[in-house]
Amino acid sequence: MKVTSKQLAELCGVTRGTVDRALNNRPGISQETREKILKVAAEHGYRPDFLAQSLVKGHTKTLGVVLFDIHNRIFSQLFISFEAEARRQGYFIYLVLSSKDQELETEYIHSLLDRKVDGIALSPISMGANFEALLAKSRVPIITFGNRVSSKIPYVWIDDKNAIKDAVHHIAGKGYRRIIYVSPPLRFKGKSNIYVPEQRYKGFVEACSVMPELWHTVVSDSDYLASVLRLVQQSQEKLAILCSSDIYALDVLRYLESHGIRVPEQVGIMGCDNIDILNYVTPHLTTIDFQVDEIGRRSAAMLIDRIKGESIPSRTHVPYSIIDRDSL
Amino acid sequence: MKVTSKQLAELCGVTRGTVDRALNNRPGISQETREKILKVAAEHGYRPDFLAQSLVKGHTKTLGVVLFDIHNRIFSQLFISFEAEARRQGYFIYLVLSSKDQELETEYIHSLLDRKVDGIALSPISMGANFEALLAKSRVPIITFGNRVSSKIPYVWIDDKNAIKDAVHHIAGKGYRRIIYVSPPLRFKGKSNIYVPEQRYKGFVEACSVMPELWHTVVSDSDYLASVLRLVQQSQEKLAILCSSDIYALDVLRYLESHGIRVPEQVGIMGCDNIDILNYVTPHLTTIDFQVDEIGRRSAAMLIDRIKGESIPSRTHVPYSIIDRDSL
DNA sequence: CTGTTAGCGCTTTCAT
DNA sequence: ATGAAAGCGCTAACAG
Repeated sequence: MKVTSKQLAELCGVTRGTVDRALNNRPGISQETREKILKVAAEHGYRPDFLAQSLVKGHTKTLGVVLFDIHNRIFSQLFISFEAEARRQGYFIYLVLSSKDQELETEYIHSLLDRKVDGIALSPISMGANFEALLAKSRVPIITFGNRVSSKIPYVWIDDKNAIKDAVHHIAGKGYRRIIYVSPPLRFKGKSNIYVPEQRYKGFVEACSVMPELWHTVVSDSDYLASVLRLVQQSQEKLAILCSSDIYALDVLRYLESHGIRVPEQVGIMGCDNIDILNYVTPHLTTIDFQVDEIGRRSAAMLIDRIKGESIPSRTHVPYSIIDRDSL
Repeated sequence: MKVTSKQLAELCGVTRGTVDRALNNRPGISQETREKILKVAAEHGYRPDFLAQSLVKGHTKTLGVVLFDIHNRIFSQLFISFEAEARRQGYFIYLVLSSKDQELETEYIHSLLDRKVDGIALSPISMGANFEALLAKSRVPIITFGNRVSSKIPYVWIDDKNAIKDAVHHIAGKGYRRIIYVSPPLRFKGKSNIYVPEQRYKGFVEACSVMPELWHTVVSDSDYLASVLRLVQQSQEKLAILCSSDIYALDVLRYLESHGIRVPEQVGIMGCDNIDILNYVTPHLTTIDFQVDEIGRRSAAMLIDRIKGESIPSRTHVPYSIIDRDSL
């Protein structure tokens, strides 16, 4: 079945150059021979060899996507819209999962480069000078989301700091005067890329700093569930618990409820991300929604624009909004 | 930075053949020249061009994965283990999403073939003679999961029919004498590939056929929530609702509860798939768990075995088990 | 041991 | 309008 352009040439009694002109309808060929070649090609189900084409053309119409986490629904949702946009523009995607392993991430990036991808979209777990150097010398356009690397590498996400700030104000606006912020450990700072959790943390701290009447504390140890419970039990006044992500919020929610504490009657909880499983959880969690589809679509579109030689902004913020539901 | 083997040859004053021998440490070269070439290669950060290699070797170390649905957690979980196994064996993956669009599915398969993937793993939404012919003439190994195409195409999944049979017996064993089965519409039979829902449905029917004392009915209309509610309200006796998937079960659960019906006090619900979000839902849903990681891992492993020329079974069933929790 | 040659399948420039 | 030839970067068969 598989027939090459060379064979087509023989079949038609012409040369491969002519076949090429017909196939990619380029000038310099008579209507007659063109039609004949096209006909023979169709009869034999000719399909060009993509590898050979790529080798000579110097591009592969392929994007590499490196994700550190796909268990997190955010990233699978993001991938769906990314893939759709890429396909619309004729690109295929190598999807690789770094699983938060920095060595693996680096290895994957090298392999993608070996495979001559036209661009890379990346939720990085690495950071620092070495990593930046690796990306810089890669010579292909790169875009990031879910963690920022540096101002040199375009980044598409939400404004996490302001989102959390808004959340704090939202909570204060509800009358709460005591607030706990639950965050992943930040001690990996400098070792691993934790840009997003850091920004969110900063947002919390900054918001609180302008509201001295608001008592606040941060929980980020590995045994955070027990810590939160203790704080809740010891508090004289009703607490609000703001979590840096819905996953944390859900875990806290479950844990507190299993210890007989009712939400939102005895304590308020708020998450961030608006992951789709919230629909199935009661009480409905108050959270921050951001258009993750939009992040996927735009990062694909911008990466491709960059590949085409256009320049793209170093930072793109997608809108977010607070979804006020029943847990606060 | 990018240096080719030809350039290395010049730099070392040898020919590309020799460079090749050094790089792929093959016999027929002196230790001395080998070391020299390797050293120069390292200094210049030489990396072989994967496209060129693929073109000449005739394989790409790439697998195509076609998924019709990645919103369903099952498939993202499956992908994670598939990708891990593939990577372990040096394969990269093109991930494409058909979104249950048959034309798109076909187009994607063609493109993957053009790109010379070594094998394809597929959760098919198409079926029938034309589709089988397409797969047959593709000339690359194919494996399926999440819907079966035919006995010619290896299939890795659970034994859905027996799983649902077991579920029915489990429910009967709990003392229920009335049971509703909630299924997606089966009217697309013949048009679209609905192998799995069909098998599950058959399992339900077969199980009930040997238990005449068990009153049963099937709900599969588009307004199934209202239908289920009506049945529940009209029933004199406590009903069990068996759903063909956890997603349905969750929707039914929410809907009934929003209409003041308590689970499991007034009605029992059971799902299937054990998707990970069940951890966050109360009451804890009784369901059927199957090792989806194992499906991912084994389908990758088997596909690669097949690529290597080994023969693989036409059907592989992965274990399942009933998870008895609080909703029944 | 090393060099030479041919070729994977396609595109592209330069003649004719 | 068509043919001839070179080349993308690598591998492989055959000489020497």
